[in-house]
Amino acid sequence: MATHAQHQHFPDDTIHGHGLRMTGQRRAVYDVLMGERNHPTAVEVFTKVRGQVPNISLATVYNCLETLTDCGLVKIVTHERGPSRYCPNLEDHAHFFCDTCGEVSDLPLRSRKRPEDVWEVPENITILHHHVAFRGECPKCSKRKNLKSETRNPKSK
Amino acid sequence: MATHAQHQHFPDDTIHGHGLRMTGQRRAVYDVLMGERNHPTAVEVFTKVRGQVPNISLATVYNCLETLTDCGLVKIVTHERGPSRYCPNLEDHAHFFCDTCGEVSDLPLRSRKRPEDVWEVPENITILHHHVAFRGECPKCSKRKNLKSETRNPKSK
DNA sequence: AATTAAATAGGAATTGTTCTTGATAAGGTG
DNA sequence: CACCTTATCAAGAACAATTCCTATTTAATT
Repeated sequence: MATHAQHQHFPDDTIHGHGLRMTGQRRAVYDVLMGERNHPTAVEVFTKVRGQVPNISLATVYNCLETLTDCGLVKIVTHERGPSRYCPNLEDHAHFFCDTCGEVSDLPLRSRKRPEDVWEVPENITILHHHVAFRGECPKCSKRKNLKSETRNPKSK
Repeated sequence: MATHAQHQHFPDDTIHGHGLRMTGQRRAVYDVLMGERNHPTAVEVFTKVRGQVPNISLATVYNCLETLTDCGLVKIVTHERGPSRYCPNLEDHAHFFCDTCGEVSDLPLRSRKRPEDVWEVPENITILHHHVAFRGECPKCSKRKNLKSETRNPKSK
């Protein structure tokens, strides 16, 4: 059985397995993603990675992100018309986007559940991938909002 | 109970309800969407609607589509980094994208099922919206592929 | 060290969408 | 109807995110 990227602890090997090289730029980009799992955009990765590789170009960051996704080390996350974000969590999961603060977080799949259990998928359709996103308000933001309305308007408890 | 756009059979009233006018351009755009429910892109709507309103501009098509979505008559559908598509189906549903032919189709929600039953959503998160997409191969394409490989290469290498 | 292929930086080009502006059309009012 | 007010429109410029191009650099292999 082939080595699944899902359990690949050595990204170098994965990249070599694809006939490519683990360069300084690629490692730096990968490390930024692994370091803070904030689902950064390419530009955010770019500014962050400049701390390690001061004259890396944005195009190279895009290239590295593409290489890493092609090798299965990273997943690309799109949401409405916003910029793409990148995620090193290879488990099957959905994303939650907070409308208020913009934070993106992972929601794991419940065990033994499949999206096909919720949506009516004709049997003769071959599903290779699913993409699930929720939008709303994160706990931090709803708490903050409640506090605000309490101080301003103590009646609404 | 307020009139839900979901059951609005008179788009004019919905638009008027938002303090806006049902113009020729808006009607033409809406009719194109209602006519062929192919999830067209703005450009596809544009070329189609030119049959009715020959000198409508692309910007106006974008404006009309935005107005219709704001009024809740149409939903915007995004998929990976492709152009936005537009959908007049107001029922809660997911989308299936065929990787081979690019066709987009609707997958209805099974009754009494909620996406939150499949993904672990912390209780203190407020969910306002979900967006679900499947990617794979549609029946037509997998059939076509099977026929081809049978005639050309009975024993696939 | 020489050879070959892969990867990079920098900038130009492309794509899909939004913004700006002056002109036009529609709805209401006297 | 004539007028006023506001919404809407067409056309093109501007914009943001991404991809493409090319000359140069780097790395692996001989």
